[in-house]
Amino acid sequence: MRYRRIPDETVRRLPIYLRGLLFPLEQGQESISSQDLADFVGVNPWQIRKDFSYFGDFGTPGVGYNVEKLVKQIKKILKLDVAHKAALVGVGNLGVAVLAYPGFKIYGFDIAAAFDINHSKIGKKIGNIVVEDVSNLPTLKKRKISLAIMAVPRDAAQHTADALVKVGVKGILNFSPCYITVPKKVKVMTIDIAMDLARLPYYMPAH
Amino acid sequence: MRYRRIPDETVRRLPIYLRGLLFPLEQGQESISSQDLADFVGVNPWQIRKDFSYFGDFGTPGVGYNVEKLVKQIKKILKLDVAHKAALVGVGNLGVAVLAYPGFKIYGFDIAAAFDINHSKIGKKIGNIVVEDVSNLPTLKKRKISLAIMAVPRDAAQHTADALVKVGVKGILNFSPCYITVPKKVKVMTIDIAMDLARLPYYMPAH
DNA sequence: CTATGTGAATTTATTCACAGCA
DNA sequence: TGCTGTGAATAAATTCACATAG
Repeated sequence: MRYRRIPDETVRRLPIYLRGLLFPLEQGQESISSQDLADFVGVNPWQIRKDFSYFGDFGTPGVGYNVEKLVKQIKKILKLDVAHKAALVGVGNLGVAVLAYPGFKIYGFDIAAAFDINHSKIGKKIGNIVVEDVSNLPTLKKRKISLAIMAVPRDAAQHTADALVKVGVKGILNFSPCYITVPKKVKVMTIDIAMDLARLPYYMPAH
Repeated sequence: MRYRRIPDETVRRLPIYLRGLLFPLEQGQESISSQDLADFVGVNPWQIRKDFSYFGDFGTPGVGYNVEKLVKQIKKILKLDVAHKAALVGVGNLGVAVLAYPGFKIYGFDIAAAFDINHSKIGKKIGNIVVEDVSNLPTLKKRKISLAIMAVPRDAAQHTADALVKVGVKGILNFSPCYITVPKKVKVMTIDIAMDLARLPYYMPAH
């Protein structure tokens, strides 16, 4: 193996592999071949081998990859080997769904706080989280929360992001359907659930 | 202009442009330059010009692109110039959020039906949609609905997809965090909201 | 004999730089 | 002069093909 920068596209696939490896891991399966993993996650075997080649020799020719080592290494690269606390801003329909979503745990995320501007929601308990007033955002610094999930209306997105940046948040998962501007030191990932739907008709065969 | 296949990456950006153009369109703005659009949507101006060059001459040198024509053309390419009815399967937290989400409309989508397997939900009205039993899925064919949004638990994803394919669905937006197998004639787009969060720590600077 | 790891070849996408039009 | 449109140059990602290790 030789050191190389990990391509962004490989980084994008790493969580897919991680997700796919969890079942074999739980089953106590020791190793998995690129072909078997490929069938499981929907990525070509040679793509998988290339991706893994960027960060180490895990494979045993004739056998496959050690599942446990692989999971550990992928987590390490994605910096998921430590737990992350995240804050949710915006407890509307989507926010509630985010709070209830079980899928964050496997990556080591814990939604530790929720904020809203609406007084009728503040103080309410959802799951085991009490909704706080957005004016409490500055407490995030003390609470060592540097990750935020934004599920606010579009009009509120930019100034909510500004507020988050101000209190030291370094990463934002943005569910608002708009582009937001942040300093370079802050990373934003935007999920616009309608945008992926918007591409479906293009790829659908004529009926 | 010269005909060329539109690259997938360009197709991926088209909904971004569409989203960004809606405001100028509503404002009655006649034209927009690649630079101004760039500032608005977060894509380089030369990337925008290149993207647009794949499907026609809209620009007027010295002025910019005619907003209305551009919107029309992008919609046409994405096959969004006709309205699309979609069915929702799985009315849990995420499903409810999808039903309430206002962002589908701008692309011409209308969620016209909702299904669940849980008897406590069937018959309930959410917004203006009455939740139906999944055993009603076969009615989709008659109702001319060929698009589905799946928000079911992971364990139910594959067989729900199978059922959708069987009743003639041609496109699926899958919110379940897993890979699902469908015939080639069916297009699946998967959104795993946790997966994007999983990449954030990698891109965040060390605190 | 099976499955990895990786250079090389190919394909795809981005960026540049500037000719040419309004 | 301002901004588009696009070939050419560069960069990035995917796919192939096979040497090599267990």
